[in-house]
Amino acid sequence: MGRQPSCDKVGLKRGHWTIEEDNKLMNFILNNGIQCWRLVPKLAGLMRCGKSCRLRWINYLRPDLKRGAWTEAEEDMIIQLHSQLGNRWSKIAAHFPGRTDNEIKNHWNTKIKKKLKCLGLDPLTHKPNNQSDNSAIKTEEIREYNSSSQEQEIVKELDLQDFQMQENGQNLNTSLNEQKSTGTSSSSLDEENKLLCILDEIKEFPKMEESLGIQDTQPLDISYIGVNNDFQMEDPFQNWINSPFQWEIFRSLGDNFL
DNA sequence: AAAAATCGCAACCGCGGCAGA
DNA sequence: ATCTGCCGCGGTTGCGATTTT
Repeated sequence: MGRQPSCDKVGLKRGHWTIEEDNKLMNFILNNGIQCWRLVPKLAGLMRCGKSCRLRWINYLRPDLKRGAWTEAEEDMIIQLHSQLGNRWSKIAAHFPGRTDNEIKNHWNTKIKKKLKCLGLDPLTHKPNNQSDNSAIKTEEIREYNSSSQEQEIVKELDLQDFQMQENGQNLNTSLNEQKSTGTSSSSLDEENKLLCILDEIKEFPKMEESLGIQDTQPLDISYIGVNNDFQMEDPFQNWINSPFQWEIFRSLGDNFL
């Protein structure tokens, strides 16, 4: 005999999630963590299968999700990674903290694919299409997507920023650990900017509260975050989960949240 | 202003690898 | 050793929102 079935489909709710369901799932996971998805809906009082709960959490409720428009630099990186990894969206998503594989996949299918086609590139192989395939493409569309010199400058600038952010992320642990061990801070503008990059991410939390209809929560204790220096840019979510002080943030939000 | 077409995204489905019984 | 469920992944679908006619 194997395990119990994870998903008895009889009587289970499907389709879009309500705010009430979101709250139940969020409260349960924040209070209990994730041991076994099969048990989550039962224990959280949801008429959903574990698979559906997992998907909802990963793609929508996770506190570290970064929502918003994609930058040119991000799109370029997706294209580059896709050329190396193919449709392995989870692998690609690993390079984009705060973005989900589903989000990247959707963006690829709805935007980037078309962009590549208009550039005369095959989205599958990333190689130029043959002449006959290109014949259908309007000159105007090609002109639209071929970067002007001005646009190329912008892209270069975004690439540079992206590189600098990555570099900052790598250096951040070192500098923060230095501060921790020496008890001093360089207090340079540069260091402050590095912290602000991370705090910007954390500030996304209120948007989530708003979407859940939660109000009158306390502001995050930024100074508290600043003295806990265990950030690793490679996998912020895992660090977030592993880090007790991050859970402390939610407790500070008060009873309205939990 | 209304209908039709298109877009964007959340959610579902099915498969494969892994691991528990 | 084998069977079967769990989990994660990629493909696909459905539907609300937006744009076009």
